[in-house]
Amino acid sequence: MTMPRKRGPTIRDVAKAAAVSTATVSKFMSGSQRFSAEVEARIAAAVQQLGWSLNPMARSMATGLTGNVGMVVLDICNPHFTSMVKGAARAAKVAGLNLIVADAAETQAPELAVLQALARRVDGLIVSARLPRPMLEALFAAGTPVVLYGGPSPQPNYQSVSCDNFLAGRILGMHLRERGFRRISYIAFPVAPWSEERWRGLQQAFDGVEASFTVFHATSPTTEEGERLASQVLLSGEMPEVVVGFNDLIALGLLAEARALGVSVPAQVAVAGFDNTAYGRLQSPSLTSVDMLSEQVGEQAMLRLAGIIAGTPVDGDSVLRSRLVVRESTAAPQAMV
Amino acid sequence: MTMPRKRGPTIRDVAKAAAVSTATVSKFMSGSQRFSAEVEARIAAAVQQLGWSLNPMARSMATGLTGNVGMVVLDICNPHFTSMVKGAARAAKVAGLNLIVADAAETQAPELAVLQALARRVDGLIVSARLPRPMLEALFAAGTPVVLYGGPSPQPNYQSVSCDNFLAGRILGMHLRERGFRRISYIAFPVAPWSEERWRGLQQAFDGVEASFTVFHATSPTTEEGERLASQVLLSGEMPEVVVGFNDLIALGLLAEARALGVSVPAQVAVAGFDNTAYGRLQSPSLTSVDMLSEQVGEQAMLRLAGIIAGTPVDGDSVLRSRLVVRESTAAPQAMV
DNA sequence: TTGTAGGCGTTATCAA
DNA sequence: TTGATAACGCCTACAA
Repeated sequence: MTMPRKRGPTIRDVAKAAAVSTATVSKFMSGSQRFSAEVEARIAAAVQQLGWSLNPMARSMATGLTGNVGMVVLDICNPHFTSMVKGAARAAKVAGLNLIVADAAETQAPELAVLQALARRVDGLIVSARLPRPMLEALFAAGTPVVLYGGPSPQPNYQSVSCDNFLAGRILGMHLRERGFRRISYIAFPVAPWSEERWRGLQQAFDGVEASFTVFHATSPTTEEGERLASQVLLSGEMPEVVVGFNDLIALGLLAEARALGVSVPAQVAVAGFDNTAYGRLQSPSLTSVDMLSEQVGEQAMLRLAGIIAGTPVDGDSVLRSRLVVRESTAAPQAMV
Repeated sequence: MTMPRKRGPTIRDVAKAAAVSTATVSKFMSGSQRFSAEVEARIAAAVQQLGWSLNPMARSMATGLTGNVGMVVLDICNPHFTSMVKGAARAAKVAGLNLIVADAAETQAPELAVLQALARRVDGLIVSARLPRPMLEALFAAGTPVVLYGGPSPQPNYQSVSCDNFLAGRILGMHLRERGFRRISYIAFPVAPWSEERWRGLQQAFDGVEASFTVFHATSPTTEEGERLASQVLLSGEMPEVVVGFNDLIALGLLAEARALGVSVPAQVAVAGFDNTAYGRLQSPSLTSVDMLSEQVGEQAMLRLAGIIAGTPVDGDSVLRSRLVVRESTAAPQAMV
């Protein structure tokens, strides 16, 4: 039933109308060669009159280049990813590349076929390091330039850009330690390796002092999940002095539900997260968070990708240094005040 | 300097390896025809061995169909748009279409050329009704199937999906009127026609009662702008009884800055917004908002687009009915309590 | 059941 | 300064 699109005028139509060859039109359009004023005028007129514009797909077929780069995000509703996209978009623009975004959320277990199809429509791809191994390998086999985000490359084939997760956990841990917190709960995201990294860093910060840790497991990186876990985290057993969510969304959900449960933050329990999303700052209490430099990660990734595409790759992985943003949600615990 | 991508094996290589013709391979791959078991096995083996996969661009050139649809959003960091994308992605998947998202934010004044290039890489487009007129016309001239979101089509050419903005303003207005608010300030977004619609609806709800209105103008639809305007809105002249932001981001910024200014919400001033974004619910006080059904708008738009592409268009515009979500930020004003 | 050959709209090479 | 023409990789009548 699907009707093919109406096909517009082609370069041949323009050439005929301007009484020149297609080669001339092509060269004129790309600016790669100048012609006599008269010829140029004729071409311009023909283009104008026919309302012709270059077919980028045909062009890509001939040149092997598309001018597009793709970025596949795990969930477009997560501010962390939209910030990354923002950074990547800026860098893409500078590089004269066109960014197209694909959301992998709806297409659970992003099918290999979809990814491959995307891969062949772009000059390069920015994808999560968390992507299933076989997919990364398929991309590599196809020769697609790829830059990974969110963690080191599981294989040495690819470049990656990420924000130091261990360090992030550690600086948050140091802050909490200084403030006198000793009974810590962490909400982890088992499917993401970086969650574990953050957790390790967090614990390491308490080396040498007596501290107790409890871990809870989230099934999705959303505010809803934070809300869902809140009662379990706050009310089962002894209340922790501080709860750290593996990201801000979890922490925001926790904050809201704590309020609903009548648990006061930070008076009774402190809360912190990662990503430093815009909404954490606006909360009351405002949310302490480790800035994972989402936007810069996106920007760096695109920079590297553009480098690969241009044949001037920068090598080695780049690991950004996260930055702690202390706000109200981690004021010193009651006992210390 | 830019190196063309390494070119992989082609259908001809596969045909040769399997000792069949390219036509046979093509038909086998598309499943449009069956062959003898032996031939099929040979093809499958060849495909496997060469690691060949169809080149979607070449296929598109031949068929005139891409299987992709594009959606251009005004700012990917705005939850309203990400929700729309989510809805659209779901519908696209059902329709067997592939959604690619383009962010128009970085590319200020989305250049015509960029849009045209995108248009020719997809089977259809979902774009904002706020897009400059010449662009819409260019798309129309090119015969691109298009569905508009966010408002009625400025010309009768296109279908559109939106959420009734006048109604949205009105139901919020009715709510505020019932609660006894009479001194209303509205933060408008002059560049968007729907902001004006909401404002008209809001005012109309107060027909017949004495009420005073003040309008402020925002330059961007962000929380930062809400924060920036807060002191002006709250502290210049007599404080309004309620401030309505043209969207939730503005309202969230306002909420945060009111707190910073020591203005208590809703005790001293009520606040409301539009879009019912996820973060409004989590605030304290939680934000009253009109749900503009972002996700459904995206879904409907995609449904319609898929219809057009499939040659079974649904006609007429679709206008969804917004829904009021009353929360803490619009508790009755002091005077009434 | 399988193959041949022309076309999709450009670019690029080589001649003129 | 300009033009013919062969790719680019696939699809699809039409033939065999």
